[in-house]
Amino acid sequence: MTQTSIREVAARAGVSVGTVSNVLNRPARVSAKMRVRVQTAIDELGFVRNETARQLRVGRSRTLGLILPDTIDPFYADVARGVEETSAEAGLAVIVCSSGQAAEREERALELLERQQVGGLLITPVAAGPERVAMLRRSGMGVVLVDRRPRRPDECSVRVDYLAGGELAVRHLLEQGHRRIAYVTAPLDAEPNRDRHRGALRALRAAGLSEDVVTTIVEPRQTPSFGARAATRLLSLEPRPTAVFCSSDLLAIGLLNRLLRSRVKVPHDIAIVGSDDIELAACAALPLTTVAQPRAALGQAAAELALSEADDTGAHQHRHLVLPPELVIRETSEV
Amino acid sequence: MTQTSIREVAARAGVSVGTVSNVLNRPARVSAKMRVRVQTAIDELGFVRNETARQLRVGRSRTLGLILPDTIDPFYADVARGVEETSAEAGLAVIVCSSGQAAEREERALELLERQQVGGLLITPVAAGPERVAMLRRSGMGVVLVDRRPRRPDECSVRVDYLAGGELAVRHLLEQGHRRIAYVTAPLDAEPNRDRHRGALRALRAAGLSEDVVTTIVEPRQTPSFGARAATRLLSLEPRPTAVFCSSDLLAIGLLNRLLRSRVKVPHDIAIVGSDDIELAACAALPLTTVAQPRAALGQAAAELALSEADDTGAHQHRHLVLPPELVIRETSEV
DNA sequence: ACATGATCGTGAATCGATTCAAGCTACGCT
DNA sequence: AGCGTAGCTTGAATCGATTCACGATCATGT
Repeated sequence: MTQTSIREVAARAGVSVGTVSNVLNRPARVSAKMRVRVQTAIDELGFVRNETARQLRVGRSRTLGLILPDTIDPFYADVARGVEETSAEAGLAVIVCSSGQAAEREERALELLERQQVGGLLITPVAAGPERVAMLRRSGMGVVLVDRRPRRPDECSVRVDYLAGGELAVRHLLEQGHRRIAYVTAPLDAEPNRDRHRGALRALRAAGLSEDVVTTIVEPRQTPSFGARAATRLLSLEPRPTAVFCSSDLLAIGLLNRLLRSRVKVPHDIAIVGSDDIELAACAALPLTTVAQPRAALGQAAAELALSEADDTGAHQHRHLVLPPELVIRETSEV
Repeated sequence: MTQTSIREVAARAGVSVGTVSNVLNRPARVSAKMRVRVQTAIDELGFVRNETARQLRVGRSRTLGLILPDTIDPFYADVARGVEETSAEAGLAVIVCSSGQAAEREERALELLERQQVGGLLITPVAAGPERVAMLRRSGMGVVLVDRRPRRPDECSVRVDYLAGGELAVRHLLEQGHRRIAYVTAPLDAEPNRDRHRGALRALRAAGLSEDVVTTIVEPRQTPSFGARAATRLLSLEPRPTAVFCSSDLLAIGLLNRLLRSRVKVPHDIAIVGSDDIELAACAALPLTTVAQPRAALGQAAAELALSEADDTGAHQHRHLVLPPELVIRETSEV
């Protein structure tokens, strides 16, 4: 209720409000004497700057909006953590929203963030088209696409080279001699899953093999339960694949556990490669071979881009970052 | 840049700004004719209310602050999701901060939220004492302790009855005939871990057994890797326990996997009970018996309490919610 | 026809920080 | 001493929505 204002600080220090504001925002403009006098008053009163008023005046808020499909998936949780930590260091607040893959929830989140006048928006869009995003940018916020490729040259973006990821995984399996490979994935309308598939095909081409080598099994979501379901579907395939590449570690772990329970020998009967390298991968029932994604770096880079786009007084060059994945070979893929 | 303001809407509709504001906030106060006229103008201009200005005027923001120790742990991720979904329905923004168990980061987050003038604060405190919290409340924000018991009667709180949880788990193990039980936990300075321990002892007393039955193994954090480490410590114990109760499923799963790799028969040689019932528990290498926590409900209830505390114009009665856990018996505990 | 209310709409004041043109000092130089 | 200037400080205007005392309008009853 009783928020001490800059005015009270000014009174206490015997200076004008303008000077207090200068101490806060451009200390160089103020003489050393004033600076300590004001600082003392601030400390004595326990003054905390009202960010709301500042935002109203400068028209842009020291806040980032983050819209992710899902915050339970450890992949996105890590991205969020990267964003949050980078922002916290810069003293920025992060408003986190999850769209749950639903267009309507996504739109609601966008409106919320628009009302809140966030300075930057980090989004993994599910339905929001480039026009919608451009609208937001026009209203003053920097926009960065996260984990999706840009749809227009003026959209900033940070993503992982999933194409390379898919290629890495499948090449590795081919090198182990596998010639019947299943690709277990969440729906292919999500770009990363499509890219991994294309990467897989590229690996086949490079090896001079037919596309038939890879069979795609689509599950609705990337959870261990659906991984388990994929395992039973896999086992009913004729002829049965000898290797599986999963679009997420959570899928891979669910699948691995179900296979083990069905007395399938991993990796002897069926080899597995996951994606993401979540912490659990290393200490799964069998340490999981996986394509590591630099996901904290993804969040961090996204936050930095948004910050630069917001800070810049005009001349901001849009950038597209593509981070490389890395194959981590453990025990589910090498006999 | 070009934010349409209420003033432009007023001009377009040929009414005063006061009327537009009334349409937005107390439609009942305005005649039907005005209401549609204003609404039309709003739609035509694509007006989005500037929440910042509103906040400045009313002194309280339509925003909740959430400070959790960690957003990677699926337990807290689910709590956060509960908070976020409940808030989104009410049109509130949620600023998420993680303290990473560090006093300094927690304090930084508190100051951030104070500057942002959030209307409510949901916090699982690591170092912030009741006085600090009372300070914040005095400055106008509703405060709800999450997953911690209140330290003063005027703090709202929502938590799980971990005492009952510990008791449930250990009673179950005792009923299975176990007489040497290990409690694998993150440090006991976290209240839930201490409570589970006390619950375990209560189960022993109820069965007329000595406290020696339970040996406590403390690991620094609740991750599968530390679960694996706990497994090796467990195996070196003499005499070796025949059952383990873990303070988190992540610990339990790491432990389970390591035991299986060491050719220990679970549950025959060692039984395991986890805590939380994360999704992975059901499809672990062996479906995990665990004490389910109503964690989304926790987040939901916390958000609702904070909302009510913020909404209320004075008369708000502080409430303490205690949610019951539930034992989910799967395959790691029954032969 | 007039008084009495009730119902609506108006617009100026307000929230707190920022900004910038203008004013003030003090110092150096001639 | 006089003048110019660099360096500080000041305070009023401003951002956009809300609020509330006041004024306008209209219906009803006598």
